[in-house]
Amino acid sequence: MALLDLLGRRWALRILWELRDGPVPTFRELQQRCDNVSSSVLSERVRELRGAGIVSETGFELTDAGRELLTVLGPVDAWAKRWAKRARPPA
Amino acid sequence: MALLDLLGRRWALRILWELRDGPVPTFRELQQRCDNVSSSVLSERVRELRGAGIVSETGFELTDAGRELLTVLGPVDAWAKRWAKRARPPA
DNA sequence: CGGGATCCCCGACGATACTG
DNA sequence: CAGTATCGTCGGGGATCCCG
Repeated sequence: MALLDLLGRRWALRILWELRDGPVPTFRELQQRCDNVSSSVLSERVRELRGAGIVSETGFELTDAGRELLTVLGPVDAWAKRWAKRARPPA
Repeated sequence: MALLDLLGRRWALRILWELRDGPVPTFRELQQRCDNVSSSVLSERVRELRGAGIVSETGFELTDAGRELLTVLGPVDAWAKRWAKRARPPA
């Protein structure tokens, strides 16, 4: 699955997360929100997400597809949280 | 998200996929189905999936949680397929 | 048959410096 | 400010051998 190839990469989901509530004004701002990730990596990741049609070509915001993705990912996230609680403490 | 840490790893999803229709009899068999992945990697991945409660502790089959995961992943997969068609040919 | 122990390699990531 | 170029590292993945 190529999608995981993308989302599995470092900071990819974080970027999605940071853009979830609307556009982020500047590159540097996004960089700061992402724990000051290296500009090289951030730039590369954003480029990939743009290529995938998930992030807008101009500016730093999600496309419709990006928001859709967030939606389908919701249940997975929810499941992951429940899963974490029962699977993590396998004393 | 730790879940992606797991599923993003190589062969993890493939293993889920290969177990989707029921147990696979032997380690070697699963290995063959997974493109003859190295035993070291397969062993490690299965161990991780077991630790996550996704694969049964004994034998090579999904747990209830594993099947649940497959379920929530369904919509994501569906979305990914649609996404692939419109995003891939960005001629 | 299941899977641990080793060794090797490559690519992702990160830091830094730099340009328009 | 946005983004690229370069370089070093670190770890995951793969191949292979081998044991219980």
